Amino acid sequence: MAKREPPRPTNAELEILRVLWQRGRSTVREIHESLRRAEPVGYTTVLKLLQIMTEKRLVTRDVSARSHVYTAATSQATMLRRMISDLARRAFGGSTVSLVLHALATTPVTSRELDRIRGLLDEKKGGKA
Amino acid sequence: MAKREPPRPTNAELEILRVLWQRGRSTVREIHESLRRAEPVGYTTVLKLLQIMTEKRLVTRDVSARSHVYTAATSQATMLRRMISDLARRAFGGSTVSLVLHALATTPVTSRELDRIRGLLDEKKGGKA
DNA sequence: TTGACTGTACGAAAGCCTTCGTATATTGTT
DNA sequence: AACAATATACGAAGGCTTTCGTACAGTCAA
Repeated sequence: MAKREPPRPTNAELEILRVLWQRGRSTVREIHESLRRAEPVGYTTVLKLLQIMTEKRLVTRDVSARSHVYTAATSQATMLRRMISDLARRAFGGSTVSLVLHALATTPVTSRELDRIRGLLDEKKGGKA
Repeated sequence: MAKREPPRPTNAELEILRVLWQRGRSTVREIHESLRRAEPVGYTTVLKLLQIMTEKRLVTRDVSARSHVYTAATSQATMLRRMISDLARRAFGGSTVSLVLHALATTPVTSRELDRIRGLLDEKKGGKA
């Protein structure tokens, strides 16, 4: 019934997803040109990755034109949530909230950032279940 | 001069690190027995991983006894901080704080957890630079 | 001393990730 | 029509991760 959710993206896949999240629907050529990496990567490498990502359902592909058009199958927010929860589980068997606490506890945070976080917390309190 | 910091641990390595963080100094046998995985893993697999992790400087090894004794080279808190910052950079080129905001924004959080986070923020405000 | 037990070392297989080269088809220009 | 440019498909190499089998050394009890 329910569609299987796609696997966590690998590093190279993540770089492509970032381009798609930023640009929206893109062709291989557009993605290839947007990818400015320390180590440049060949056109067919990007193509191959996109073919694999299509199989894994990380992206969807519109084949109606000669140049296929790719779209990220999962929104950036959803994928981030998934990856964070994945990290929390793998790294210490904990919840996302625990991970947030760990991260905050040992990271320098400016007052401005503190305020932003507080603001977010207040919103959540308002809308909580 | 400065020691190179060890690389991010792979999945199997992370499972071993979690045992070491929990138990402290341990022999291969102790680690092997503590690792209760869905798929059980052989003794020599754990041994081999620890040898590799020693090379990578993820663990240190005390060879003075016949059964070598291993210790995590990096504290859990430090490693978590590293992995979180790594994820933030890889997944959206952002800071740890941005990642925290993303995570909080889309994750259900209980009132009790909200209070814990607020408490932590207050402490940070007190001790901030 | 001999044999069972427990330990480390290490080679190698299997699988995945990433990369690219090459084959082939389509489009557009002269 | 012929050629250059541009597209997809795909095989395969090289590297890393994970797994285990096997070899070999030290320990201990009978």
